[in-house]
Amino acid sequence: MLGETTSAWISDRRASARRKILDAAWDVAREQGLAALTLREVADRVGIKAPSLYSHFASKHAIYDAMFGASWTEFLERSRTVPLPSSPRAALRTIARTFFDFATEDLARHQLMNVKTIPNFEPSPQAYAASLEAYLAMPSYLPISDQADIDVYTALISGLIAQQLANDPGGQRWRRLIPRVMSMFADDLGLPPNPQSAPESS
Amino acid sequence: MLGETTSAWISDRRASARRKILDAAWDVAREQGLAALTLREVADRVGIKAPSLYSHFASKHAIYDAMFGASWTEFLERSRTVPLPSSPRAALRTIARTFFDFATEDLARHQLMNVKTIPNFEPSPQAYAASLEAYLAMPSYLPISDQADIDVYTALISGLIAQQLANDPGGQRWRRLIPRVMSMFADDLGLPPNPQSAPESS
DNA sequence: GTCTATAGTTTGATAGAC
DNA sequence: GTCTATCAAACTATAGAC
Repeated sequence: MLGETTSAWISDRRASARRKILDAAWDVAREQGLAALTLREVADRVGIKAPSLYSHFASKHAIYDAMFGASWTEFLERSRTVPLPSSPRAALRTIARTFFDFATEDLARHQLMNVKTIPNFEPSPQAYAASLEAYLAMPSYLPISDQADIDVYTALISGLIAQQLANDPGGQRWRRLIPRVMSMFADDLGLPPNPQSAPESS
Repeated sequence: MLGETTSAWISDRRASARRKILDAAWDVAREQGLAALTLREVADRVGIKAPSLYSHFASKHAIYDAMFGASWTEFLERSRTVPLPSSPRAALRTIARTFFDFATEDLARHQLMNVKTIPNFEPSPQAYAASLEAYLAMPSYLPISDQADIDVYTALISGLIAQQLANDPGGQRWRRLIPRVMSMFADDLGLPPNPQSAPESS
């Protein structure tokens, strides 16, 4: 029994050390760009020397991999947290905003999750599984099920995100277009119009 | 007179050498990723030694800069070349396909043009001017002029592009959705429906 | 304009003491 | 698990001969 408790402590300490390293890595990636991340810089921020990182991660790519997996897991958690409006049209809007806000919050994370920025980086099967799970869970939130409809929906959202990040980072120029674009899409789907068209907040 | 001819020759040779270097740089960027480009690799492919590149470009960033400018210039040229259908709905589709095909043709080029992938790379004023010119020229092709309408349009297209590149590179899955998405947008704009709804080719 | 030689960094990663 | 020491390699860029 004592043994189990001790090893639980050890696991906690290890997990906590890993978390500190990953937090530092995120800071560097956000400040200097995802591709500019170096082990020395990360180690400096944690307060250890670069070689000590290898007690926690097998390689630099393993750090990227953990960041990739954590991003998708966090995204999945947030998706589950958001309360879904019962109106289909409102649901489209709410989910779109959830995606949008998550992506535009953090450019470095977005690049790691979605764009092939790092040469030779491929997520491990486990990390990739997290991204797949998030993708497969999506239809269950949506008032649509056709693959083509889903493809249109994801394209609409990722387009708003891409333009916001590229041309008005930190602003609201494309975020404000979400209701219009979603209403356009709802019309295309043939969803019934809203009983009362009072614009909602956020 | 002879002098002028000679200097014209020299300019030609210089321009041709620059072009060879840039072609090699594109090859490397496409094969190994934009961020993986190195001067040695470029020089090897041109058949010269790395330091000789400095006779043609002041730095590695100057090569990126020339690539950036050339991409936008090429894009602008192609935009001008495309014959515009007189029907507004067809024009929306045609221009969307032009953007889409240009972007999905070449991931490395797309990353350089649109996403901040290279740490510390900022285009020079001249190179940036080319991108600005392309952006400002766009509305003149379109049957729309409101800024919000243009923002929606660019978001629709860049979303289709982003999804195609990320989830079906080399495929047609999102390209096939262009007519549907553009029709959706045309309805939203209140454009008159097509007299005959025969689907067009390409 | 191209070369050789090399400076001057920076990088990811390993070995081995403690 | 962290350290020091160091490797081996890669990189951009410069100097100077030809």
